[in-house]
Amino acid sequence: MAPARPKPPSRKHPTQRRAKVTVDAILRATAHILKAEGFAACSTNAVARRAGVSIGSLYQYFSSKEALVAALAEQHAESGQALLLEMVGLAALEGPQTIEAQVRRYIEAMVRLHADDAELHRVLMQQVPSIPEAVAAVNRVSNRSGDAVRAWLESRRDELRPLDPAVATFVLVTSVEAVTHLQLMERPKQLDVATLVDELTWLVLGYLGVASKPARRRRQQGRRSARFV
Amino acid sequence: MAPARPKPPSRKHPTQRRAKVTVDAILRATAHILKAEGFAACSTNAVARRAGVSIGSLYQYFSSKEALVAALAEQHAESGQALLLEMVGLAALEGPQTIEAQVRRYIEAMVRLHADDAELHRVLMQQVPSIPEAVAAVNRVSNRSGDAVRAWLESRRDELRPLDPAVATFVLVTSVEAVTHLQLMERPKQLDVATLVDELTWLVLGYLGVASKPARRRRQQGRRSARFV
DNA sequence: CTAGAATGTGAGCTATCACTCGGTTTGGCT
DNA sequence: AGCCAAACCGAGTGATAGCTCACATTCTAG
Repeated sequence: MAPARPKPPSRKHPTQRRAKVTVDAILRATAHILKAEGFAACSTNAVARRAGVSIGSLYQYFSSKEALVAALAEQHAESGQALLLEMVGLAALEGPQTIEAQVRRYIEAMVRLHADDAELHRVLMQQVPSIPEAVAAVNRVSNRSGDAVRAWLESRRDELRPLDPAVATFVLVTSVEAVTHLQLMERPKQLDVATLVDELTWLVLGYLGVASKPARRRRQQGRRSARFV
Repeated sequence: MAPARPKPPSRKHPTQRRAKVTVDAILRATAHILKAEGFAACSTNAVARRAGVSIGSLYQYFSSKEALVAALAEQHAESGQALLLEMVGLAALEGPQTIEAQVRRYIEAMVRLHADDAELHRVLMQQVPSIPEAVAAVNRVSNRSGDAVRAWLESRRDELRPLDPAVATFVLVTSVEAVTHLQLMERPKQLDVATLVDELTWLVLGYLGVASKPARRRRQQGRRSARFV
């Protein structure tokens, strides 16, 4: 397998249009193989073949397999962050709406985010822990959205039960992320996306001690569910 | 790497005491390397070396690397299940206690369970999806405890908000598992184990629509926290 | 048009992997 | 003591992985 040599320092950055096309093709191929066949089958030779470039070209832009996957992880995290901000925006979290509406909006954004490329997300989450460079990329992004949640909790503090914002952020983000993630992976038949959003809203509002029961939107099938998944 | 040969059918079962010691050493070594260096570094040669046996002996009892990891996963799941049952027991979930006490008990058991061997659990969860034999082992166990939760929800149905037991089971088990898991992995400094149990109890009771605020046990440091972690 | 930089190529090197097989050692029988 | 199966051994096999390097091709600037 991979000899444990000292890592080459880094690689060229593409400047011509041609090179950018190549780099893009390589990243796309990496994503495709990761999703379709998993990390183990994602050899650099296979990636190059699928991308329609030679193995040499791959190593001109990515110094190692780890660097390749890390680059993909970074791209994925970045685009996810962009999507999340686009959908909720800091504005939405600070606007004049009710707490329930804001929570619901945030959860819908999270669900939509995961639906966008669930399979890639899963593979990256599985493999990223063993590639330090990629951990940084993903952490950087998730920390940023965690900060947004904590800020919101603090801004709404007197409408919630007494809580430690840092702790609550951890509990909420982890729960919402995990349930969404697993629902998209396993797709239990009794849990469609609309129900998922309802349940997560319950979960969050209940935890925050917000008395007002959310107006349940379940069983309005077909309207919302069609938009996701 | 591994040639994709057809799998050998199975291997001998140890009968002499000597052989059982060998098998045990191999499984221990596998767990150790998985925890310390991850799946990628966990080669069969490395396992044999660490176990102090020859590679030939390993293949006398495990027909392939997959079978080896699957066996470890099974052992791990089985012992986890045993621990969980020992700590809560079906009796505890059906006893005459308050809902809050039961929820708290269950959560404490979950936390204790994860603390027991969090690192091995993490690695197995990461790698198990690519080893079908091991998925079965883990699923078998987690399904069993999921069934217990659903049964409890049904037995307490009229004391809770209206809910679909299957959906609620999914949401609760996933959340509690994820938060516990992540807390043990990342050990955020502001979240000690006692707080974790408190917060998760809040989360679950809030979701279930149980009005009674739990008597908070936070800031009774040193008493409970010393027992875990 | 031409030089040189940027980009692309792929056969092949080496380390490592999962796994086999012919042989030696061990331990429970009688 | 002597036998035989169970247990153990580890150099070796075939395959594949990550990655390099000498060379070919394309682009761009003067």
